Amino acid sequence: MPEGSAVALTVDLAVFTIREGVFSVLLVERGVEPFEGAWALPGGFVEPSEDAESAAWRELLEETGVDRFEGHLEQLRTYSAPDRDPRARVVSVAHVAFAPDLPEPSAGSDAAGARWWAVDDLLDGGPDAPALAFDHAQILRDARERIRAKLEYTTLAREFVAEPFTLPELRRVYTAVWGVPPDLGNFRRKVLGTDGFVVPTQDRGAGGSAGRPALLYRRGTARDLQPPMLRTSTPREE
Amino acid sequence: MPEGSAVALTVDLAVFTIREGVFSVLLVERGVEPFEGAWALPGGFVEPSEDAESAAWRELLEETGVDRFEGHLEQLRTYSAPDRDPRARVVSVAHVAFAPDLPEPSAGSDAAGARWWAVDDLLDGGPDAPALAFDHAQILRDARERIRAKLEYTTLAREFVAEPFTLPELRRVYTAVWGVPPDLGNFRRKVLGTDGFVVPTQDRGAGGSAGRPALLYRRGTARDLQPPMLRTSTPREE
DNA sequence: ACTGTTATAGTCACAGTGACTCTTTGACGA
DNA sequence: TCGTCAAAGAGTCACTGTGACTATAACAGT
Repeated sequence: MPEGSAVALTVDLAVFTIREGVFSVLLVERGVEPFEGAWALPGGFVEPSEDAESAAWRELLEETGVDRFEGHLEQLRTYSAPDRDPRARVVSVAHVAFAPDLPEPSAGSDAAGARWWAVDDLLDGGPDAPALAFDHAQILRDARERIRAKLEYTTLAREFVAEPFTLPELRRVYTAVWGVPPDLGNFRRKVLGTDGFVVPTQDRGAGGSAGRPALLYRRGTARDLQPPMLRTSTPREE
Repeated sequence: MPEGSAVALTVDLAVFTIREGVFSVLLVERGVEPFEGAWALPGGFVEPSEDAESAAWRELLEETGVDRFEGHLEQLRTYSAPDRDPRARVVSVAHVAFAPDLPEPSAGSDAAGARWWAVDDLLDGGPDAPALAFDHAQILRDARERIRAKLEYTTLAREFVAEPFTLPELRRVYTAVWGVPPDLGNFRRKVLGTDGFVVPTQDRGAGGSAGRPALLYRRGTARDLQPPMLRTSTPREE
């Protein structure tokens, strides 16, 4: 095997959740060089005995306490620019993960801190948005685009809400990720009209907030939305 | 950097073209262990100075003579199972490439031979279909699925035909990849009705075959097909 | 009981498709 | 030179699903 092709292999994770209606991503504050003190996506080295996906699940567990049976994780793409890490040749297999109700994170071993950030603030230059370490801004951008697109043609939005959930809760996922709310009536028609998107339960949600309590649903088994649910061009006021 | 995370990094390519109406992929016959004598996707090690995509372009050039300004190449996904290579830890960033009219290949340095294979025969168990080395059957399956899907919602089919081309030629791309021809009239309506899919020229094709010569077109700039062009459920006889 | 708020139901015009049929145009052979 | 064949190209029609709405029902709090 040629020496020249030896690289260090890492995984990076863009872990998303929706916190109080805001599409959020988990970042850690780096406690070691390079980029010490900068914010970055969580990640780590792939061990000899595991593949990239296993490593991603392990890191996810370590960083957030999410075990592998909740939420969703998939490979995004691999970033391999020779100079993406100033120390050495490090190739990273980026993953996208998300789950409902992720807890407030605690800093891991190499991290000085960890917290949730509003994705759109980070990427579109919000007031306190820090620059991200390495090529993580690009990874995060790609990850957001992947999720936005997948909401359109899959039932992935379900993975952002805890069971049982109401349709308004599910709708808030689209609102948070897209930045615009889908039309209320059309959204209901689409979700309820797609076999296997959601499964109704007998119960209604507790009336914590004002107004009529919504029915509760569980996740169905359908994975594709055909035809897709598109972002409305002219959103109704929310 | 932990020693345990050092891996050898390769790229593998699923290079597609359409030869005489058949959706085809390039395989090489391995001339070295492991899997000596078996057929495999072309690929090779990523050099220290290049990223995975550059390595893929380089391999593509070496294997097929296609230079980087023709055709299309994109990353598929990364395969990293610890035991995917019996010798050592080898992680492969798989790519999908395709171009019109690729030449008959010649065997590279590590290959005993190289030739085009009908993709569907290979994957769906055609009579002379060999088993593929490593996890290349899985990679090829994923690559075919990626292309089939992308034909539906992008204008990627254009990259399979040389300019200038006729609409029937373009339609044959869909026929070859999907295995079923899209309806002739609806296909024309969709392609011509999508701004920037194709650009008409003044010429008509030479009437080599019987029938009315078709108009010639060039590629437009549109990249997405919205709504997508779906595979017809009940195909008309060809 | 009233009022505000939110869920749920229904309506209607329209775009785009799927499955067709019909017409045109050129090549080739008699 | 004139038919005939084959394939390109044009047009049709019913139907599905959407986008943008309006109207009604159900609960919470005062």
